[in-house]
Amino acid sequence: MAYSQLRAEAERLVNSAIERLKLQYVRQIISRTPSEELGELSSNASFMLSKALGRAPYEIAVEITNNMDRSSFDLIKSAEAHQTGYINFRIDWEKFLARALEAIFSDKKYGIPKARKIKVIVEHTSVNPNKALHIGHVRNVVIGDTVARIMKALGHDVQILNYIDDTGVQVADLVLGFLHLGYSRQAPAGKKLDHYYGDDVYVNVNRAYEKEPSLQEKRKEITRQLEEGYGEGAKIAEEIVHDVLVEQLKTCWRVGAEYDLLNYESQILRQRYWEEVFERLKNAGAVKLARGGKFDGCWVMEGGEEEEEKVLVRSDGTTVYAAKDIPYAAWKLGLVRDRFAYDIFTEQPSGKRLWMTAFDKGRDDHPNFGSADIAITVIGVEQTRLQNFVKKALEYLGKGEREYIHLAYEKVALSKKTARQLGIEGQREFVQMKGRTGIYINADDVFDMLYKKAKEETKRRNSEKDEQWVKQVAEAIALSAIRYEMLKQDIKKIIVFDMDEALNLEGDTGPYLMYSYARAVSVLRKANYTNMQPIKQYDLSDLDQKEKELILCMSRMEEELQNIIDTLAPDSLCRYAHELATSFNAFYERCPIINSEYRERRLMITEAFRRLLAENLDLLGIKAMDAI
RNA sequence: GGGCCCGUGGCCAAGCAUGGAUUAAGGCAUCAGCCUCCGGAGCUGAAGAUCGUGGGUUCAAAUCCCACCGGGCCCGCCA
Repeated sequence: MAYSQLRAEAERLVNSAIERLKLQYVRQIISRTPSEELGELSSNASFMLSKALGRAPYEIAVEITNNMDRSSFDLIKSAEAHQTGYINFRIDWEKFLARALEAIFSDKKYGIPKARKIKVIVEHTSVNPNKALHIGHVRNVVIGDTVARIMKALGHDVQILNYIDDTGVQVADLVLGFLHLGYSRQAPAGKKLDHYYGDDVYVNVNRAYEKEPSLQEKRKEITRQLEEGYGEGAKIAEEIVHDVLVEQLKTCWRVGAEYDLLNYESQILRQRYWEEVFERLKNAGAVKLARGGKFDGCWVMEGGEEEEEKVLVRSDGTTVYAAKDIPYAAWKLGLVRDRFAYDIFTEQPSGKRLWMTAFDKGRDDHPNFGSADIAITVIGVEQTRLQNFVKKALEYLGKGEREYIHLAYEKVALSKKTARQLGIEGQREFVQMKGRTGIYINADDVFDMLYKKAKEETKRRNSEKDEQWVKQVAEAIALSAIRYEMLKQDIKKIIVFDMDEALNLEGDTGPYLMYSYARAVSVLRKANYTNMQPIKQYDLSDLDQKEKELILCMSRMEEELQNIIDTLAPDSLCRYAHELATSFNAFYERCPIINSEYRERRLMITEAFRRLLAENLDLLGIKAMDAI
């Protein structure tokens, strides 16, 4: 809050001077200066005016600065024109510090922007229920979970969905393996069921297709059974989907994600949502029956300017993959009436119930699912074109661009080195993961290795602590490492995953944040810091540069979060949390806290930092532990 | 062929929306320092950059425009 006040004040000072000088209004940007000698904030207004007036920026800056109403300075102490043309402002630090700390301590949710409450659906994970999550899936889970956490912090009503494609060919492949190729349904001792199904059965069934193409026919028949819900195939599928989900969820929980609802594709089909939506699309003129040409007999949707039309219903009457997404999206936004029955799938570690769309009557005491104001779906960037078709179809039904958000993320690939360690030789700089061919690294394995490393480190540093404590801490550290690693990079860029780098717990990592938090807690504990007095009673003079930087950084939280919400860019959240921690560590190194004449003030700053970092860690899904 | 995205030190990467202060953040790796003092998963410093290439716009370009090069993805009556 305090930071936006600062900016607003600087902006106002410049604008009123411009008005007084009868110059034209310009859109200025208030930004931070590159170094403290220049002050803290600067305006580029004179550059903007320079072009219009045909005069040197410096001249204009001087004029503006001379015409400021100095009596209205509040948080700003001084303004001066710099040779380059910038107008630089210095902060009245005592005032600003008092104001900033008051804001932090008076607000339990400091830095969280205020928002009108809406209902938000976030769909993520949605891994085919025939295998274990690999490290690429974790990127999806963590992005989705973090977005959901941010939405919850804003006070929105958030429902987290995991879409279960239980009728697709991937499940059919497993069914075929069990029915026709003699694979056992039991995992070998010591192997997680989802690993066994994915690593062994699924991969080998796909190899078998190459040797025996006739199996394809069998797969087709099984797929039909799954879609229509009959026969032995459907029965086995229901069981294996359940069993795999149980295992997949353990992995998701381990990285800190929980859900509200598992939404089965089979139920969407059986509730005949598509039929309803299809009728409405026909009536709206969105789809038409193609006559002649290569799409003869298909129902197609117009593609737009340079886009080819898209088949939604094949000439044999079956729907394509993309068409299955439309009714689901329509349901999310309340464009079709909710007809699902719901049942409880399980209870999650936090105690929260996990619901599923039920195969039978279900129960009545379920929450109202669907009908959200906004639906955010975390899906790979490669599906952008299809998602745009979904969006387009929704527009015909009354919603679209603004309500249906495809949060597109790039893949996780394996580094050359890590691929080689797995026995995969690639010519390229990185190797794409592929479930079908067995080229991937399982999330559980990565987590286990991180856990092992974290446990060794924790043990070494805390020899007096018991095993139980060490395990708990190591688990939290592994979680922080994996989440931060998956979040810190631009969502649009491929992450080249390297096992050795991932195992590094130093530098720009999750454990660094946890360490900084524990350090602050430790200082406060050692100082016996309990409660603060009114801020007026503190000595706020002689601030060290590092104190100033930390305070300024803390005061920026709301602005940073607003930007993160507007852009749905979790990497910015990592960067801000990291900057907070870095500022604190710099302050810690330079300024004695406990044995200082400014002890009380510095403890208060430390406590403010602790609170803010805790909030940020919470958004990131990282556990703030008092000691690690 | 058409469309979208990416290209910044040895490696990873921020900045690009809204062009300016510069010496282009930060991390990994390398080298040199820092625990009589609050947690060394830390801090300080050194070294390391034609911001893919070439044009253009501008007083000013990593940032805007155009072309090209390299990499990835999408363009199925597959899912």
